[in-house]
Amino acid sequence: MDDQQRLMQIQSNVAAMNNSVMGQQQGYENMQPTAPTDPDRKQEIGDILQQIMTITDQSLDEAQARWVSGKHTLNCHRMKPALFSVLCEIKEKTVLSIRNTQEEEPPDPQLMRLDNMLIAEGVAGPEKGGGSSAAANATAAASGGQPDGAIEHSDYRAKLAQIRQIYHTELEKYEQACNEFTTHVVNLLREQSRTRPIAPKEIERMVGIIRKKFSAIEMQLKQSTCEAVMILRSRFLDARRKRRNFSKQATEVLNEYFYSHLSNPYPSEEAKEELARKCSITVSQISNWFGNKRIRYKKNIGKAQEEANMYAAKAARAASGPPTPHQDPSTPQSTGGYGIGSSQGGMEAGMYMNLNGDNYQGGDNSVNALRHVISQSGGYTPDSVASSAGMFDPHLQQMTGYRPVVIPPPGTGGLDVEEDKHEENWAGYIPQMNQDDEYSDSNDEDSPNKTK
DNA sequence: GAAGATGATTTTCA
DNA sequence: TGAAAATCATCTTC
Repeated sequence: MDDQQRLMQIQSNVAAMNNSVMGQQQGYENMQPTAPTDPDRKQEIGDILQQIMTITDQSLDEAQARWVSGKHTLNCHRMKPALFSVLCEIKEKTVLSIRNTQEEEPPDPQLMRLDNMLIAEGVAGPEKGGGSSAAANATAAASGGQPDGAIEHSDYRAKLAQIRQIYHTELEKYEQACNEFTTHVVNLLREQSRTRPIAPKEIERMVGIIRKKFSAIEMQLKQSTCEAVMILRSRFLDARRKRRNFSKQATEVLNEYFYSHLSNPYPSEEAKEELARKCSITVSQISNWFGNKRIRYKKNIGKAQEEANMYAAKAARAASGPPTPHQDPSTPQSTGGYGIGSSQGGMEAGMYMNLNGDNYQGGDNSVNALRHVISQSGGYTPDSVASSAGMFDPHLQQMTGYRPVVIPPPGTGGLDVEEDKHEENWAGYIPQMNQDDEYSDSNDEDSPNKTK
């Protein structure tokens, strides 16, 4: 469609509109000093339209320049009130559809999720110790409450703080831009309301649209921030998996406890704490270690027996006094450090002392002590874990007065160790001595040392 | 680099 | 909820 045709179409539309305007114009007639005749009016409208067409062909800058200069002329034009009235009428009709679209939308669940996550991670919301509380929580969870892995911790905190800062800077920028743009648009609309009917509701709606657009951008920012936090978190948690073996000393301490409590290797919370303190590891690591140890002990009882012998021998050596030149100086001298003063451990630690003090006179030689323990245990026969630790020798009992842990057959009740819910479960794996055989030799083949 | 050891995590169960 | 069992992932040793 060329300009000429467009012009003709507009003219015919305006002519039709004009007829309706004429009816309303009666009210304005007093404002018009002279009512122009029909041909004159048509000519005038034609001129206006011609001007409009010219404007449409202009660049924005040109149009604006003309607009500024011509605004006053337009406002003072005698046709303005009539045209304004028509526009008001049209507006009235269209505003209905606007109202329909102005329904309040419920908050976006996705946005709520993101907000909640950012608050939980300490990125959004009030600053909780520099956004480090989440980091602290994560670290505490990772380390079982011990402040180990401090490097990772501070790294995590630093990175999280960085994310938080970027997030807030960007958010501030977006909010500022949003406010500036909204103000600009509102001013523009108010300005335009002088030449076309703009209801306050419409301005509100426009503001709403702008805010919605900006909140979509904000959502992207929140999403990116969440992703960054998740990546940081996963890296941090992955690093947690990088384990380190416990120190030799810690392993010694744990093994000593385990084999000296073989009848019930379930340390109480207090004992765990004590062990944790001694080994410089966490309570949960202690729990892990004992869980693994029990399982692996059951699975490989043969090796466990050797280990039990070894620790029994060590205990014997330690109890027999300071190392002689023949003794291995590297061997730790600790025995049942936890037990002394505690119910089970004290008894069993005492047992080692009795074993050496009473039954092994002059036995300050480690090799002899070891031989003695092994001989007491009846060697490394697979069925004699009890003896392997030198713990259940009836002759020893007689001589020392020490009464070893006796696990009665299920149902007979009574244990020397603290009764607990594990005894039945573990009983099948611990060195057992039938009470009828109390004074029989530990390497007696009838000895019902039960292994799985 | 393979194999075994070992600490941590996950799943299952009582 | 804690422990057993299975499994994973890393470390250590050869």
